Amino acid sequence: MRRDIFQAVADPTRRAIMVLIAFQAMTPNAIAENFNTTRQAVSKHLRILTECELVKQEQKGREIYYSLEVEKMKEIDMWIEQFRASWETRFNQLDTILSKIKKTRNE
Amino acid sequence: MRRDIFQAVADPTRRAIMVLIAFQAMTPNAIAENFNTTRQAVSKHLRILTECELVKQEQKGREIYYSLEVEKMKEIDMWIEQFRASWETRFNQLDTILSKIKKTRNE
DNA sequence: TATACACGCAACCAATCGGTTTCACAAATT
DNA sequence: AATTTGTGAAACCGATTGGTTGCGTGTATA
Repeated sequence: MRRDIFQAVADPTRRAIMVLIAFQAMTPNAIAENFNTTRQAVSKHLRILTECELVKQEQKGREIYYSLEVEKMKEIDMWIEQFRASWETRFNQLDTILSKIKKTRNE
Repeated sequence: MRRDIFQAVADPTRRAIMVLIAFQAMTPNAIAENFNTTRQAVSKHLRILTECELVKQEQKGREIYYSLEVEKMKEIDMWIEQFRASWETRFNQLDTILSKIKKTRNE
């Protein structure tokens, strides 16, 4: 029972669900209509997403509305953050190299 | 044989390897010394990372140096990007609510 | 009250995963 | 030339995964 955000996001169906409920809460049945799987399969995905707090539930009568907990996504963003500086630096280095080449050509 | 960036990043050992070789290229043996697994296990992780182009190899004699392909990380960043606007908006909404509460208290 | 609906949960299943062990091969060292 | 070293690849194994089917429960509707 691994409840890790990265593991949760690894599945393409779960990513699609996340996008789907990002801007409007939806019931499991409504979500399932968008995929070629059963409601139970979607329900399982929702359970995983709920357990790692990427999704929140809201009961309304006999229906349960699921919506994305966008804040939680920051945790992924934070992990990538440590590399962002690196790839921006690389760009700068490339710029430096390119301008040096240009300079050499013009000499 | 699923070669998906998100699936590659899902494994904690692979994430650790990525951090390890982000700033300096390393051989499989050297990488393996940092974990409680065999070189072969690390080698398997490196294969997966290589296949989805998160890592590049450089042969030097009988040694192979692996290093992170930081540029590829942007693909994950791009997926998160679609939610970033949303969570920033939420913050703004929260700010608005908080300042309203503050205002009410002061009245 | 009986029926239909929305849902979660448990049992089961084939496929995949992360790991180990064993092997083969090429490059360095003796 | 023989040995050691660094490596990838294949065979195998138990655990996990994503999926299905069948069930029980609570809420709406007839």
